[in-house]
Amino acid sequence: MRFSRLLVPTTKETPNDATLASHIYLIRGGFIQSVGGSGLYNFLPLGKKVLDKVRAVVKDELDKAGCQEVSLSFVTPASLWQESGRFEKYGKELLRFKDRKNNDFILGPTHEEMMVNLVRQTVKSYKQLPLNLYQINLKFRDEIRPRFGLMRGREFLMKDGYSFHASEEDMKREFDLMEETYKKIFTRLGLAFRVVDADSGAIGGSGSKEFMVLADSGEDTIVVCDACDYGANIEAAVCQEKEFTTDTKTQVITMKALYDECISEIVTFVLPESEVLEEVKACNAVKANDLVDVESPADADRHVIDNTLKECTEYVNPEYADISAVQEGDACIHCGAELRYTKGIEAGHIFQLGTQYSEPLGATFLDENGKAQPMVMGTYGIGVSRLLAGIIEQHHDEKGCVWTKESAPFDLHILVSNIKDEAQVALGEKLYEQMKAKGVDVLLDDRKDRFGAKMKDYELLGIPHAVVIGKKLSDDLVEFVTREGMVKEEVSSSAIEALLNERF
RNA sequence: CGGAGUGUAGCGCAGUCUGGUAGCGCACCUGGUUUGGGACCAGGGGGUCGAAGGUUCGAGUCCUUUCACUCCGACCA
Repeated sequence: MRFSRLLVPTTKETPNDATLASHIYLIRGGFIQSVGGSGLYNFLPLGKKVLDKVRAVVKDELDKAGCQEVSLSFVTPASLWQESGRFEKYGKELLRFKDRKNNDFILGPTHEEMMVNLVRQTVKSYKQLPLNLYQINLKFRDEIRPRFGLMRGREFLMKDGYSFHASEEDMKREFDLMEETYKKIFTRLGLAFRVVDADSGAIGGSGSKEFMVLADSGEDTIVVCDACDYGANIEAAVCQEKEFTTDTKTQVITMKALYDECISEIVTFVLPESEVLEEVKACNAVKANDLVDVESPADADRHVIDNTLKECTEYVNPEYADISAVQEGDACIHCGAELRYTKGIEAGHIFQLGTQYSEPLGATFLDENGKAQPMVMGTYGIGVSRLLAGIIEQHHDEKGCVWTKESAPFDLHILVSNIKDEAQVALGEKLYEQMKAKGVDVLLDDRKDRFGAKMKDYELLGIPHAVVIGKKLSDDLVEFVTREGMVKEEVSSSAIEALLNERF
């Protein structure tokens, strides 16, 4: 591709709402364009190329693991969601609308219902199981507050996979296979990540794990052990039991628990004064949809006491649960070493769903005895567009993007310094044609601009390697540049061909 | 939804207090010079000032209503 023909609107100025490196550089580098704010983005040619490359890695590894790609209708009849009970339950993030015949529809925020519907219509026998189907398609979640560019858009590209099994054991086998497959994907993309235990949230199910791209800008706090591989989202983290006595000072936190159909109750949570209430755990302990602060003091309907206070008996009908957050320095549940906090970007999440969707939606198969059984399911997601942001969060410097090999928009960038210098142009064109012939995806900067402007754009775009053909060509020298660290090697014009042939 | 703020050219902003011909930087177009670190000179195009209503001889500016977006909390790949 010739730079002069490529639509890459790079800018010097940072958009005023961008604070994260990934947001700033993806906009400034002309990869994406905001659509009237509000978490919607257009992918320009370069952004689309990166997205496709990331997507290709995801697809390649999944296909190798035996998964099959499908594409489900993005507009979904509400009736399916009414069947599963999520039409009412999902909340305002679900975009609902009507068609001309006044039928209800939604834009899919996740596709359990759709995939179960597909499978229940086509799979009838245990002989057809197991099955792992996925798609890499748009999702829409009407987020309360979209922000951080691609990190939390309302419309985003997600890989969502669903597996169907005749038994719990087989589903667990697939779950482990997906964990390994996801590790391969994240590794190929050049990401530093950690697999952590997680809360299952709105999707439901048990035994879920999150794939956290490690970055200080991450929105999730994760608890990790440096001595072993234990890691967990703070929402689900556990540690070795701490000793408290009846003398322990306690704190009482009163909250309102919200349930379906506008039902609520007042709950008091009691935990040692030294501990911190973990709201997700607390919410799970009372099986509520949400916990909110109470405006005025009220008598509690229930009392939930932290497990560490089993001795405490001053309440009637106490319920015990783990409701305190693991703190830094607590002992690892596996090895006893000190735990610490770090920040992560949730880029993947895998769930053991069981029969949570197959039962209400009637997805059954006939077993060896001809008896109908609900399919046992797993579900597996990767935020593909979020991965782009994750890659840049981990791979950038003060000058711009530093794409990893498998995510880069081009393999090689050839920069001709002065387009009026015939010798420079001739060498640039020659190398460009040679590399293209080899199947290398190469970008030739053939623009009329000055050297500085072209170099700034190279640094901003962050293609892994560049050949800079400049005024030293009169001494038969060109530069081979490695974007990471901006390492420059001077080589002769004949040696550059050998070098490129060796590298690509 | 709670709190704070902003809407003026593609982007970033000034002008609003104190009403009087719509401005600056970047980007864009034309011509020329320049070509190793985001060049320079000259000329040029681009706006229903978020929307609606009101006050006024006159509204970007004052009043009312409304919409959108951004930032801080709960949700999520």
